Amino acid sequence: MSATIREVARDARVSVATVSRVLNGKGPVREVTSRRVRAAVDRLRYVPHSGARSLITRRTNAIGVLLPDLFGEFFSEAIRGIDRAARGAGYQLLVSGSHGDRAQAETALRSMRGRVDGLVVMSPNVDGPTLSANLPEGWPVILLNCAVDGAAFDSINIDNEGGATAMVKHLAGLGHRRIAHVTGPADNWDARERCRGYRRAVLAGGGGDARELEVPGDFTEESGYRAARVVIGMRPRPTAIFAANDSMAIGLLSAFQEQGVRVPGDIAVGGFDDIPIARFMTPPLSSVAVSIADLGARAMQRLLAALRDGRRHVPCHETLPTRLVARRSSGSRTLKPTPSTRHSRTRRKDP
Amino acid sequence: MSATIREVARDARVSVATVSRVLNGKGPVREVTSRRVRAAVDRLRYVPHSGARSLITRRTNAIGVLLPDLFGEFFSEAIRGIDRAARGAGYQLLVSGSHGDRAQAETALRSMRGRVDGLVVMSPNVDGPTLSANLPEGWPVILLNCAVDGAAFDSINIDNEGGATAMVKHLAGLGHRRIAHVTGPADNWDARERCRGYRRAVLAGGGGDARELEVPGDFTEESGYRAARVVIGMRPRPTAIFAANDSMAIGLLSAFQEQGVRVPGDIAVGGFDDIPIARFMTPPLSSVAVSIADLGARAMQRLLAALRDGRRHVPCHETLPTRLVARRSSGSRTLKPTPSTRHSRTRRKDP
DNA sequence: TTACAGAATGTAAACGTTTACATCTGCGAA
DNA sequence: TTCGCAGATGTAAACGTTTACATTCTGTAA
Repeated sequence: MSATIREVARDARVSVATVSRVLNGKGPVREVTSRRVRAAVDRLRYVPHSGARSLITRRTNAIGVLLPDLFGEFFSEAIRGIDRAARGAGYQLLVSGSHGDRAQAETALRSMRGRVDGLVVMSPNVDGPTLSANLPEGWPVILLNCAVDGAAFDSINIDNEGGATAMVKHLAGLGHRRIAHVTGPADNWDARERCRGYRRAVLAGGGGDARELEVPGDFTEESGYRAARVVIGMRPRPTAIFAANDSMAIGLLSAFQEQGVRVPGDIAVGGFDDIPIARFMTPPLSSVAVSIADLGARAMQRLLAALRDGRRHVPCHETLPTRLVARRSSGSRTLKPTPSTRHSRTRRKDP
Repeated sequence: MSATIREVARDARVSVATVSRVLNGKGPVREVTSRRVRAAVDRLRYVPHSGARSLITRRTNAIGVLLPDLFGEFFSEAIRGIDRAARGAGYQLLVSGSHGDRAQAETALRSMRGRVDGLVVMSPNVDGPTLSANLPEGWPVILLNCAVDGAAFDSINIDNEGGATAMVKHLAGLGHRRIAHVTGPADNWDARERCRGYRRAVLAGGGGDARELEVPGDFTEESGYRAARVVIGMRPRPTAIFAANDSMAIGLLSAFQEQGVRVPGDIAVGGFDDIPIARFMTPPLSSVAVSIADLGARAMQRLLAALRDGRRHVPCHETLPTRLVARRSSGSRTLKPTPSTRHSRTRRKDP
């Protein structure tokens, strides 16, 4: 079927070693020979067999990417960043998504072993011990937003807690005293961290124990929609809500609109993630911006660096800052931001 | 470093052939031997070297996935569907995203050759001839929403034209005579098909040449926002707009809200894609639903079938239907759909 | 001329699997 | 007992690369 290096060698009247040297650009080869080899390669449409290559070089030039079952912008943005960084370094991506539970993640992890040179793992809903038990200690892994602490692995996290704190303080700064919180799923690391930030900020503001103002959600618009009814029924009614992500905040806005509750007049709303659609809501949604693509790209860079360092690499931990984006839904007094001031991203091809 | 089949064989006091037989489940092996081998495998944490394996079996158990530079729900949904189907069959996914231009797509295609058993290609903004020139004719490929016709390759498309026609007819059925259209990028296949559907429906409804009512967009909310101003300035002003995707429709809603134009009272709005957020807009957005995940899963199933059939496979073409979802933004008289009636998807983990 | 250095090229041994084929067991039938 | 057969296991030859080492060139200095 496909041509081998031997046939190329014969066609170019050289040895296989020379063909290999030309292809890998190492070792001295005369210009004229090199040209002849390249011509043969083109003529025969030769492509090196990656298996054979990795068999002897002990490298696959592939990176495994393990992502959870997340929807929407988050997934694509993360992949985008990772892909960009990987491609630049000549690595390919072996992707495995949708790992709701532990067993699936384990299976995926196992099947990747031996196929990849390193691993990017994002697994916010798998607990730390399980994770580290299944991770091949000793080879390059970087953890994204995982509930693993300790120095065993490289990791990068978003500053969920800090972002949440900032949002709550922003609301408090606008005069709100009773600030409710719609939480994310209990088994999700990001959600827990954001909740912790909320509690800390409320406590710091003298709000006392805020547990009674927490409404459970699961990151869906739907759950935000339902949470709105709960909040409306609270006595005394909160004057502000911080939702653990934008999807739920959008659900809130939808429900409030239906119920005739005015935002931010009757109740102020803040979200988290600053998804692109946030600024196009009515009213535009205040949120906490995090650059997922950058998170992914950064992770891949760190992984590649670890790959280069080999055994001399020392794992380290990094936290990416967030940025508060105040818009009308929180009743911010800032100028109404016009859509044309959108920050970094300009093109969106989303048929 | 990692154990080899030979060490496992030694540890279990059998030959490498027996180990291989146990691992692949082919050939007769006594139960007691099999157990001993499996114990050794576990003890040594043996994982077969995929390169060596694919070297001799001539199969990689990996499928290449080539996706364009698309953002948002679309990308994640497509991958999700593909991943689900692939995993079930024991295949892994070599993903390459973000291919704005032709050169990048070519590079990605080349680097995948030899690493995968088959290819899923979604490339709405690469022209047909270029694509087919770079595709390895003769081995399993399936095209998603590509501008390639002819019988050379398997393909699956969304019924963009039919969906667009349905939306325009829906609007016309509500009494609208001047229906504007915000188009997608000119180089995008989906966008062109949707535009064609718009024109056909307008023509069929006796609307004459509708070119003057077409406003260029690029699938971003931003471009929808800008298009709104153009439409507002038209004389006589259209009473309805069909945006080529939901993102732009959301941009329209945002702009109209700001300008005090009421939807659907002053102007009716329809989108395309039915992204999850559509029903949570104010007013809830009418749209054309397409199941991207199903599209991806279906594509992978077809590819796997082709893989099984081998050389006896005959390429075929398939078009997936769309479904009109009428909500308040078009002024539909249907009951206000409550969020709890969301169709298939229930869970969304989108931190 | 010869000797030699270094550049260019060739040879062949890995790498870790799978699998056709050979061999070695028992065991029942002749 | 001998033979044949089938089931269980072992042996060794591929598969297509890379690369250490050996060999052959080419040009220059003695």
